[in-house]
Amino acid sequence: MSTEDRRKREREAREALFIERAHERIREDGLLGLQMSKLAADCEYATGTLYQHFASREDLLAAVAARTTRERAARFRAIPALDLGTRSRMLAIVLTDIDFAAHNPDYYRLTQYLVTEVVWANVSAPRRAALLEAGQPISEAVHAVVAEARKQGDLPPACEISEEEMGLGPWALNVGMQSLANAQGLLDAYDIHRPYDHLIRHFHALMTGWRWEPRLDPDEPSVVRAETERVRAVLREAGIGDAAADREESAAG
Amino acid sequence: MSTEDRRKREREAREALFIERAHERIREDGLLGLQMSKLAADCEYATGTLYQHFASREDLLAAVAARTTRERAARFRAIPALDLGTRSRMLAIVLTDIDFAAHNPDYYRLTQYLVTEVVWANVSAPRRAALLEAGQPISEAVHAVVAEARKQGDLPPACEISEEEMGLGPWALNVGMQSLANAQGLLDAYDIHRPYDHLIRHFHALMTGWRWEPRLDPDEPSVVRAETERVRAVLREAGIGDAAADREESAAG
DNA sequence: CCGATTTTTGAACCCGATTCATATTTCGGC
DNA sequence: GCCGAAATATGAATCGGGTTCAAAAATCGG
Repeated sequence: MSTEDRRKREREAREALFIERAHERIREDGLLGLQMSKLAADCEYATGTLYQHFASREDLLAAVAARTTRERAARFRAIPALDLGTRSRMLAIVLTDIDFAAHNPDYYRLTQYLVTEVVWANVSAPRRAALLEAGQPISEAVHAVVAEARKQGDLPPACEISEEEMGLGPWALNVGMQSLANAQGLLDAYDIHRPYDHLIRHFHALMTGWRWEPRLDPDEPSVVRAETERVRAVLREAGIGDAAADREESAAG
Repeated sequence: MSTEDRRKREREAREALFIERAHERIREDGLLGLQMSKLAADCEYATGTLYQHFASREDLLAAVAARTTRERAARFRAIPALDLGTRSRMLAIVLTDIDFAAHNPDYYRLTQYLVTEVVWANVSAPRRAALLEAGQPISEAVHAVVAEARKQGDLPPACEISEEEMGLGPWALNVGMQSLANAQGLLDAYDIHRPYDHLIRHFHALMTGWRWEPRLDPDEPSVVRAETERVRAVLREAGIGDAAADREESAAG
């Protein structure tokens, strides 16, 4: 039945419209600037229609986050195949995430808000699943890089730790630093600046601690900086990261 | 003027009562279970009176968080003086935090919710300052341990990184792992269990990466476990951590 | 004890998420 | 093309809880 198909397509298009506009609103006016009735009016639909797509405001937020997570995750897909040593590829993953966060400050705040139990409790099960699934490619990229590092002998062979558990370290370091960096006034109070530079150094310490070859000392700033630049160049070359994102944006706009 | 003194004391006692009851409410019914008018009624005051102490609901939450942060921070005070190597003292800090988080699951969720920009924006400046100040002793403990490690030669000498910046690594690792561990269903989706065991291993990797002596390989589970137990025993002995907290609790109750 | 000042009170207000009775559109059968 | 049934869209009304503020009560200095 073709009619049914069209209906479904239209419904999806409408949902995409809602999500897109909601994201704009959040970008422009912050999370508080997003009001259900206003959003519906913006899209020229009634409030009730919005609720046929999203069980609640939080559900809508989760949908926005899932969409952006998919964009974010897409950036990681090509990293395992990059022409770099395994350790540098791991760094590439961290740098890609830093760049994404820097360009999408609202995304980070949104996910942080979402996983708050108060908010998460009002997200419908399918949306939760969708959000988790959206991040899958990232985990796969990490898994692939760790697995290859083991195969190539860059990492000591299996030591009761799975690929995912190995990736958990940089992941937590990343998330934690983003958290601290985003907490208004927190790091300033401790006279810490440029948190992402420190993230990179601590990342190298972590990798070196796991004996991931070739080792690189976190306390040689010039070496760290050179490696960062080298990997960033490869990322740019591969069309991953800022440049690529900007290009897409202007193409879409 | 003695009357004035009494007034001030009474006012502080009332504020403490509000904060205490609010905390109970949050513990029992979650953040959503806290309603301003209900809380006021619980304490046998009018709603308006509550607002003479707290500018908003968020402000009250910040006050609750500050109070608990003071409790938490107190646990770290004695750590720099513990009879342990500097690296083990650093581990003691991490373990103390893990234990605190395990015993106060609502505290972690609360702070995570608080630093969300939406929420943080509604916290009054004095409360923000108070919350930041409450955490100061933790940073001081870290600073002290790092400084002594340098002095004793357990850590390579100054390498353009301050004590605070050095402590930022484990701090971010901690915060990030707590974040991930608290996100309902997230780690399960990646088949990762016992996140705090991994936190400890990655912590050792991080320290070893910074060449903090005596080095300890993160991939020798039995060594890691033995060290954890050794440090936990010293903490217990010093009355820091779970045992101490439980004792205080039963004494107070 | 009195009027002025401060503090407390809690019902009313406000705002925005959510609902649901009603209106509209779509659809299959004639 | 037309009709009634089913699905869908509408947006005004509802609801809930944070916040306010005019009135009442308590405190104070004289």
